[in-house]
Amino acid sequence: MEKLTMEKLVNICKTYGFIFQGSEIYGGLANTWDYGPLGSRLKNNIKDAWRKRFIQERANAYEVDAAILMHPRVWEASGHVASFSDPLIDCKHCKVRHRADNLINDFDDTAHADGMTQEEMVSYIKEHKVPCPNCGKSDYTDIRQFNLMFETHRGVTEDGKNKVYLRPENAQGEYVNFLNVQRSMRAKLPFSIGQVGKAFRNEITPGNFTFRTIEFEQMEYQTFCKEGTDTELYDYFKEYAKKFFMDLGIPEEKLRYHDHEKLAHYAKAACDIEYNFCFGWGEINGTHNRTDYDLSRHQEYSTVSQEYLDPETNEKYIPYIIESTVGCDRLVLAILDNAYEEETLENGETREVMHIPPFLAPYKVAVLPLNKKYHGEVANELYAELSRKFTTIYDETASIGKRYRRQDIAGTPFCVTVDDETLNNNTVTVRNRDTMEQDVVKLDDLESYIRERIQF
RNA sequence: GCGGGUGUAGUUCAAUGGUAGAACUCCAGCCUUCCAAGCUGAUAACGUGGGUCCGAUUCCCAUCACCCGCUCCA
Repeated sequence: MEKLTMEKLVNICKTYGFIFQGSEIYGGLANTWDYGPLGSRLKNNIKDAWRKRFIQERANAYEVDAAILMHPRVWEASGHVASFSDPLIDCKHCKVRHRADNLINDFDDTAHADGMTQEEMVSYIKEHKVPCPNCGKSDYTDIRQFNLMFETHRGVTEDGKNKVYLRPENAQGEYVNFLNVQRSMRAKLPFSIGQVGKAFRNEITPGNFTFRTIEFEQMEYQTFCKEGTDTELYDYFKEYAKKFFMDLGIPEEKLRYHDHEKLAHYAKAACDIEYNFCFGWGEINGTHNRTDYDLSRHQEYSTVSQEYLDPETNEKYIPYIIESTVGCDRLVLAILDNAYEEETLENGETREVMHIPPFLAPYKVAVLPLNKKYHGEVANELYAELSRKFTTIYDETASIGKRYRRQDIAGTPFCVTVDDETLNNNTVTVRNRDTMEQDVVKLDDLESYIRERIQF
């Protein structure tokens, strides 16, 4: 079997309607992608699967859908305003980029670059002829602020006072609603708030198809707990997320844990789950122990108490938070990467097939008249009927074998073929995408036949 | 953002300083009663903007996008 390349996957995604390049007719916009008819259904099915495992099937778990635009102070409290914008400076000689503050601190750790303005840093570097760690010269560009948060303005005037940010992570939407959810749902610790939604980061980085984009969707899950129970929950969610991926058909050998050594400003512990993409290992989930950092900061910045009154002990405390975030677009990519197979058949021919788990498949069933002249009318009626139950597609063009192959690469698990037996005996032939085997099924039993095979 | 490479139908590839040819795909028709059959026909492209030139898809510049490597990545 030929190895899957990213180029090939991009091609398949475009050809069959999974994913298109963003703004393609204008030459594209870097690192944006549009989900097509198949891709958007796949993505929605993945989100639904996540909701089932993380919200529906777990006690004390609630979903929110918070605004993308939040009060600017949220991002000061979260630390993003401070740590998401780096003063960057390029060495003109060797073209290596540095962070200006690090450059100064490494040169003289008593200089306190953190307290300097941009201009002060520039003049300090010039005065002291701070050498480039790479080439030793001291010839730099000006400092450029690189803010990873997208900015926009509310109101009709564009001035600093009206600046708002597109959220760079969803988590703050869960945190600022911690007490709202707790009160309205009468929730007791530990409980969880989940959210599926988009986040935005103004990164210059190119990134392996949809793996790294400037606009991306996250499936976030924050569990609020008492300090002391956090470590156990952290370990629990590492396994829970991995189990989730395996339930989506990803084999265990394609998954691994990757513990973080360099921790984010909020985290006590962090661990990724990585999937072995065709381009290498890449993060699809992150589990973080965020301690009481976020809620403490919000309490400080908003001056609204974020304490929880424990009804069992009458203690008041700010909960710890265990975060388990799944990158939605990355998971879609992993599912596609894992599903693709170029299979060699017994007769020596090859077929391309997407072994997408049936419950995630964009179309559950395709209705195909064996011959459109004789079976087209009945097939159309069956299509209309099945459409009310499942995502269904109809195809009467070209030979039956070709139509099976089309559904193979689209990931449709079941092809229902209307033939003479349908007209005479009310049975259809159901062809299975993965096994290529055929079952003869009574029309009356068709719905339950399909339904029991697409369970999650 | 830096260095290198690449931009021609939906895809994969040709050719050319005088506006482009094919295969596959797709669509229509004929044929065909279960795994990419065949025949006929049709649609469809020089990434964008400048410049040089009588004339640019071809040469030059810029830009945008993609690929590889760096950089970055809470």
